Amino acid sequence: MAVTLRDVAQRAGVSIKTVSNVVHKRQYVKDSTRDIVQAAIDELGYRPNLSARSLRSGRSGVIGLALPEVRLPYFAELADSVITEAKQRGHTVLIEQTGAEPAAERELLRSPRLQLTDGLIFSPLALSQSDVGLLEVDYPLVTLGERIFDGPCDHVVMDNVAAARAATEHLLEAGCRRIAVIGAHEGEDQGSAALRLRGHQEALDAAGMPRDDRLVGYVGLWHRQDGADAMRRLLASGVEVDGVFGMNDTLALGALRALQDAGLAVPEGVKVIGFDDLEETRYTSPTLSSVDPGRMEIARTAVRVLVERIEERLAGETPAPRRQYTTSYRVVPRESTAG
Amino acid sequence: MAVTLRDVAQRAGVSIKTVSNVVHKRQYVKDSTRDIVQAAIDELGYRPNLSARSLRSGRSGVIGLALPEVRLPYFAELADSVITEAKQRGHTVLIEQTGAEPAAERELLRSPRLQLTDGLIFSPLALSQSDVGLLEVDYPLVTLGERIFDGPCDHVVMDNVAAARAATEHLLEAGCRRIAVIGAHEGEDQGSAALRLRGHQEALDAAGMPRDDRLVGYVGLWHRQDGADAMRRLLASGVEVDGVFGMNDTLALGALRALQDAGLAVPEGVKVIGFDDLEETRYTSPTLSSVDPGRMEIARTAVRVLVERIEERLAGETPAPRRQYTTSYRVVPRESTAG
DNA sequence: TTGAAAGCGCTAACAC
DNA sequence: GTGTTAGCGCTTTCAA
Repeated sequence: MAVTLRDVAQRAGVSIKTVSNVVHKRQYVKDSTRDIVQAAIDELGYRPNLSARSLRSGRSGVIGLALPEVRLPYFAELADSVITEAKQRGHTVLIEQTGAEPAAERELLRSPRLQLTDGLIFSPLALSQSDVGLLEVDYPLVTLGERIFDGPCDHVVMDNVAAARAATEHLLEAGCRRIAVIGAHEGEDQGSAALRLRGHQEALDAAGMPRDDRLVGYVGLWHRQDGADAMRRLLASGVEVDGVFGMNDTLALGALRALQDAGLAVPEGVKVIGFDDLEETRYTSPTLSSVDPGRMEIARTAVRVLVERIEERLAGETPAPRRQYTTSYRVVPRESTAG
Repeated sequence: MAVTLRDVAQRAGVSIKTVSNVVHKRQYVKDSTRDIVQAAIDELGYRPNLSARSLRSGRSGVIGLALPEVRLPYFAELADSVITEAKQRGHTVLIEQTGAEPAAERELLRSPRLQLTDGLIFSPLALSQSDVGLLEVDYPLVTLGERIFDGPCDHVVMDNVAAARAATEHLLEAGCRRIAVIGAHEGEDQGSAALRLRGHQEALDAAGMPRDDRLVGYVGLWHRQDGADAMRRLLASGVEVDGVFGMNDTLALGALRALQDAGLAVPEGVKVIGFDDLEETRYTSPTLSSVDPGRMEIARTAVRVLVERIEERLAGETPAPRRQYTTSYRVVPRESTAG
């Protein structure tokens, strides 16, 4: 049924090797031979069997991308960037969702499902520093984010502390004095939540402002609902608020909604800034100030580094030392912190 | 380097076949043998080579999902549902982005990149009925959406005309008399835009309301910016509007923003309804009424049908006739059409 | 410049 | 219950 190299060779009256040479556009094929073979390929509609090629050559042209959930806008935009960048480099992307489940994240790394993948870009959300040993795998791996540092693999990360600090500084400059922060994780001292909280507090400290635990909104996840709920609890507690730093845009948008429901005007009464610079922040009402985490740069770096590792491995070279790549960020002021 | 069945067999002192039987949890293996083999598997850290399995068995356990862009919220949510459903059935998902480019969509179907995929779920946005011949492929294929009907493959679709009609009826019931529709494609008589426009017009006709072309907002794409731009043009033209049907939620949210910028109150002055029931419609201000297109049902049906086709094919059965599956929709009233 | 042939790791007849 | 073995389609030495 499927057309194989052999069929093409037979049709063209040449050997398998010659057909293979033509398919791979290698030199050392006489033009006349190439034409004949190409004609046979077209007539028969030959398409290479990638499983066979992959078995033989040890590379499939597929890279894995493991993330919590694609429907979360940040990860959707990240996945888009990774897919686009991978395509650029001749790779396709297979997506694994972990649902931010610790067990799923741990199993993922040993999953046979990744076996036809040349390498993995992994954005953990539940693993912690103590799981660093799990990252010791026998395939190229690039991790993203703030869960694990100094692992045995390349790592692409942004400076969360500095970026969060910049967000809170932006609110301070806009005149806020009672700044709530939404998205903290109770009792956690690592991961994005802890780092962004630290940046927030550094900004307060530097400005000589008191830290007030009543202004810290703790949440379980970073979805819209969590942001709205945390904001409502804060408002219900009666604490005074004139600025809100949402640790990501969905939290900030949930909080924004809760503020408006409570009859508070944004930005007149309360100013709000988020984090991620999602496309939708440009269209909400008011538009949402945010921190652009350099998503494109993260995706581009991760894919580039992974592909380099894949090629290094295939060439049998001694692996270069693992590196950490820090990408840049940028505060994007919009209406929600204006005036 | 990589541990193979042979290595495990050697270590356990049995044959390759027995190891294979254990791996596949087949019967006819003595418990004691199974234990020895399992121990060898664990010790050596054996993981099956999926390329080899795939080459041999003709199935990779991977299904392709081709869509315009995952960063568009509707497709992000669809991808999430497809991945979740596929995982349920033991498959992983490889994503191809077409960018809604006609050339990319056409090439995709013949792309060798799909070769290590067992089948494809394809959501075209640029193909049209005249491309129906391209859908004649030699692998299992399920198409989604409104671009092509009566193709040579299974097709999952919702009743766009009825759903759009329901949306406009909802506005009429809320008292709207001058209803704009945002998202039409100039000169197109097929695809979602044309079908939803027809549903909208049917609702007007049934209510004895005039069709007014000045109330039709034409756009290029269905992004937020397009919705905002179209709404601004409509308002600038001076035409009176008291209701807006956005052909999808992002268009509607863009339009919402433009209305608010123009000082019009929603829902008091103008009521707005979208289409897709994105998660974010529950958190915007005001929350956005929408039409739930049964995304989960679409994903579930598409994956189920595709997997059935894959198995049918593997079993060498005569293919059952191709079918069209129509999923259900539901109007979801929220604040933007209240009152 | 082209051909012959080995073998990547696995599955599934078919033997025993 | 378990072992032997022939390929799946391809890449790649090695020879010619």
